[in-house]
Amino acid sequence: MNLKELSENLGLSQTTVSRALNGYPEVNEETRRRVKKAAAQGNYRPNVTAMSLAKGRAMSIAHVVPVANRDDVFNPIFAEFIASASQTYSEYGYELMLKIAKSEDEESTYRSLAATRAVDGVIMHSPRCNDPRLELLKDVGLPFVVHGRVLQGEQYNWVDMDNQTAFKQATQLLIDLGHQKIALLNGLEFMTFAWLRRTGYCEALTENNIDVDKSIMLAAELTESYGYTSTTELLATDTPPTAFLVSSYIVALGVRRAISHAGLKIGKDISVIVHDDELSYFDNSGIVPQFTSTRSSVREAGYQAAKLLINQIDNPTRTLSPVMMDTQLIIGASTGPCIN
Amino acid sequence: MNLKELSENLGLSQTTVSRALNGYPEVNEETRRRVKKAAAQGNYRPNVTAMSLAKGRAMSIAHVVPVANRDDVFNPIFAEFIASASQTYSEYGYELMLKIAKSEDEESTYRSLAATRAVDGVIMHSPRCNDPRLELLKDVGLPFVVHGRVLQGEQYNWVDMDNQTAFKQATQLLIDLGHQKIALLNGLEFMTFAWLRRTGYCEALTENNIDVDKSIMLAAELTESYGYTSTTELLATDTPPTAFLVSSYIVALGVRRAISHAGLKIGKDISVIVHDDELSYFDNSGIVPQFTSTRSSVREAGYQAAKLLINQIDNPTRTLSPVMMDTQLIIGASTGPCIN
DNA sequence: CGTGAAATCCAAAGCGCCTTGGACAACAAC
DNA sequence: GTTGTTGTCCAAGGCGCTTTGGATTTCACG
Repeated sequence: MNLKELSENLGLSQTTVSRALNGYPEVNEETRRRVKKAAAQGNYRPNVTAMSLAKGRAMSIAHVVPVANRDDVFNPIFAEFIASASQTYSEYGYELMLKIAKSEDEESTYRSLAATRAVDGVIMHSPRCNDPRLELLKDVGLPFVVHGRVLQGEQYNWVDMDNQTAFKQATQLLIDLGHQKIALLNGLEFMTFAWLRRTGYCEALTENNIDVDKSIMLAAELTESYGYTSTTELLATDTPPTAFLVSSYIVALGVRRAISHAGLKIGKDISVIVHDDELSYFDNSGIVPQFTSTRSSVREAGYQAAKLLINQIDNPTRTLSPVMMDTQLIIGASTGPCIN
Repeated sequence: MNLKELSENLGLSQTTVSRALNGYPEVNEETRRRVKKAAAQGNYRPNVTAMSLAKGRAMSIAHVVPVANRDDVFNPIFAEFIASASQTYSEYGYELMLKIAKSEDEESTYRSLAATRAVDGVIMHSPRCNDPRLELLKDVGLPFVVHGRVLQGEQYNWVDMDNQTAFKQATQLLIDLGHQKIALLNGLEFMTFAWLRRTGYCEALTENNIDVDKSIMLAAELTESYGYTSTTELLATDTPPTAFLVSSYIVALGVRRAISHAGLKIGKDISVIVHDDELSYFDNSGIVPQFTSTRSSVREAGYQAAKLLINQIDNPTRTLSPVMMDTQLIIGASTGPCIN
């Protein structure tokens, strides 16, 4: 059932039927009722492709997630962010298109998305400190929002948390508890979030006259075994760290495993602070959460990013309103005074 | 730059330009070269919406993931499955549309997808034992593939692993190790995968004349805290289980935490077997993996499902070729003889 | 009763592509 | 020289919807 058939059945023009269904005023209310009824009965739904073509809007938004290769880690943080964004798009009549692009293909992916008019906007994931994609996206003229930030470059819309302050505060907390040797298990530091976290960590150390010790600052892809392996190694050194600051909950699970393996008690022998994105399947809530954490909801971020992008699309006048998510430092059971 | 402009620039008809670019034979090779060159220089890319409308194909596939409510757990297994499928679609020129639908909205989501011709096919997630969506999907006439299986109903294409055999074997392994009291931490058992796992588990027990004890068979959403809480409770009973069979790696992390908290050693005091989907950020490989596991790659499943669906779309003659993924029982460090 | 405004409705022209049904020229075969 | 055949190309008609620019009727008002 298409518009033509429906209008023929009703003895009306396509114009009138279209207007009736889309709420335009120049149609008699009685007629509108008739049309709506017939549409419902005939199970008529406009063909979205035709609608898109006519309106010049794809009604679709792409999330482009870079990966190193086909079997690369698909960051579960993104999954939750994207799931949340998806639900938001639905509420506003947009669809979410998911593109996983090998880094080498990413430029052509963006260009193609723009040139083929496949989407009305994109969300860029995994921004780097100095990211060429920023320039690229402005170049191709596609509305976009960055999940995170780029350090250099012009103005653009982004949704991010204050990574630097969060990790500075977390480090300060550990220092206040008497810890001097604090390991940092970070993500890859060409990515902005990791770079900023490192910066915050270093700032706190420096302000407290603690030497920055590169041998206990690690950076890698955020996996459980990274947490386990690196913690095990660090704990085996002559003067092991008494505290760990960890960039991801998943990594922290590995840290906890290593601590436990070493026969130590987390929160007692070794303190751990983790960044908690509030992933739905890792519950770190309660009056005394398992982990002391810097906490910021990635679902909320997904929601905010989606809304921001839709706004930008619907209202293309150069409005910049980046969103800084609030982040909390939550005391849990994984930290305690330094016992050395 | 659109087809019209490009053809005007070249002094050719749209027909010829279109044919030249799409590899049709009725165009002079010299002309084709000219056209391709001009297209490349002018950065011409056909508008996908127009193309879809003309060809009657959306070139897009939806993944519909049901959730209970907005903040429901977004199963990370699905994330990896979908990521893998997405890459496969790209290779075949399809796009992936992600739809997260509250259960109550799911029917209308499917109907809408079909009626608006938004996609050429769908992947259905989280099948239940007796699932009305199967009927629905046949009804709306959209090509589809199920990620998992439905127990009742007609023929359809699916990609699944042999949950029943896998869990039967795993249970048998534990029994062979001397365990008699084996707890099952399962997913919600109205879902087929969980039901079949339970069935396999029960089968093994029965065949070995071990009573099925419902007090140690749990079913819930697969979160870390579910693993922790239930294990802690079970271990605190008078005659605690000596082994745990666990439906998800994430739950197993909670189980491990509980065991460790109780001052016990995993693989020594308590045996654990987990189903391992080979999530990219949980490494359970190596000669002696951390966990003994039933292993099956969810990425591979995503790949297979995508290919199967594309085949079905491109070749709509009623071809059924469901895929049973192979599953291995891998011995790791989390199991050992019963010491009671 | 004439007139302008308001209320309703429609024909037709896009949106940008693909595809059908020729047209035309060049060439070979009879 | 006529008739096919082959190679190249084009005009025009969709795909299914939105939107522009009227046309027609109704009605209030002077």
